[in-house]
Amino acid sequence: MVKVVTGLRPGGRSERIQTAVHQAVKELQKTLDQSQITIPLIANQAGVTPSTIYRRWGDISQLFSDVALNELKPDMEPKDLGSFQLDVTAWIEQYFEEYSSEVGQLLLRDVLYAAESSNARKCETLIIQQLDIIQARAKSRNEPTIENQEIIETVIAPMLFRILFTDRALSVSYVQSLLEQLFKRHT
Amino acid sequence: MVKVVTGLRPGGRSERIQTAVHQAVKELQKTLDQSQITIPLIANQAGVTPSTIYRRWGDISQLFSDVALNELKPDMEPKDLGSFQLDVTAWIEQYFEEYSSEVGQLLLRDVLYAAESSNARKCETLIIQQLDIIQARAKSRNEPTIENQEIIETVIAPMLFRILFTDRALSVSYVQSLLEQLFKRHT
DNA sequence: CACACTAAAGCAAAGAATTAGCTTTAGTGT
DNA sequence: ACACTAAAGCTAATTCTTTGCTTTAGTGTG
Repeated sequence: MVKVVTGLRPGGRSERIQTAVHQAVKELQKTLDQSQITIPLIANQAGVTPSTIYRRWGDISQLFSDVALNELKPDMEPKDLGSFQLDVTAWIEQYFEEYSSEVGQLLLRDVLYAAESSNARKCETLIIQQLDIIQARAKSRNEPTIENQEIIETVIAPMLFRILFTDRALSVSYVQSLLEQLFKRHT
Repeated sequence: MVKVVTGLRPGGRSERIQTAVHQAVKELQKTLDQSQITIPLIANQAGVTPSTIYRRWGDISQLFSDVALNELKPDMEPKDLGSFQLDVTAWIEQYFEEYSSEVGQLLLRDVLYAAESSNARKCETLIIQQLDIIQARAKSRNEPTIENQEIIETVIAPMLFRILFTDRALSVSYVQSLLEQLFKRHT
């Protein structure tokens, strides 16, 4: 059975508990391997009864997935550096910093795995939303831009491939070479 | 605790049991949702005691991951169609057929999730091995080729991105447009 | 070929996690 | 203030997981 956590009334008990549970998961992840973390452990750390967690999230991978998605949510808008190219570059590099670590890699896996696969899609949505902000700004500056789709195919997809499927660390220089390819094609 | 299943002596009891267990998982996956499948269920279907599975695979996601990797293993060499471009195209299209289905998507997620992430890497290795065969053939024909890395970045990574992170079905026409980009750049 | 050796499987009991029915509580709307 | 409801708490039954010990299949040696 899978429940998806949506539309909580803010400020209510539900939300408090969701926060406490997410917080507890993050806390435990600092100390323990993911495979050591159990729902009773989380419940205890959050000061909540286990059955609450079972009922709300269904199972632990859905919970991990929700927590991961939350952590991947950008906490701020992409910086405005005055040009489309600079904005895209800065945003990608910052994105790279988040995901290149072991932790980032784990977050991605958690997001992808949930039985309810909608979290993976939300992950794409987040990327597009951020890019759209950059696009809108460029438009207001009357600059030519590159489509989100092309940015994703040329830069993001290869980055994610490397993080998810390979051994090699995602290096800044690799990211820069991908960006170069992207912009080279449009000059 | 995580064990990785390596180097079984072929023909022995271990291998028989591995086969039975893999087979049981595939059987159950036909009928049940992954979330309904438990280790005792698998053990029962395979005619094996549960503790054997716990000891060999550690947990169910490692087992799912191993089964998935096995299913993703190509059963044959890429076809030889007489030219590098044709060979790459045919191979990618066949690869596409395998992964575009719901089942393919699930397999990828399973491979990625295991605590022991080496299965994801093996997945990349499989891709490269297949491409290397195509490369070698092209070399023996004295054709110019395109590096694996570039094929992966231009075609495979975007395909996988679409499968893993989006809603949209992976369509033949999309794959073809990616291939077009790849070859266009080299003429 | 029989013998000991070993790695892996089977068994069973103890321990832990999960489910489900029922009760209680916090927040909402009248 | 009061009833209403969705979600949390509690608890007991069930199911899964772990673990120590025993058995067995396969390997290598004399």
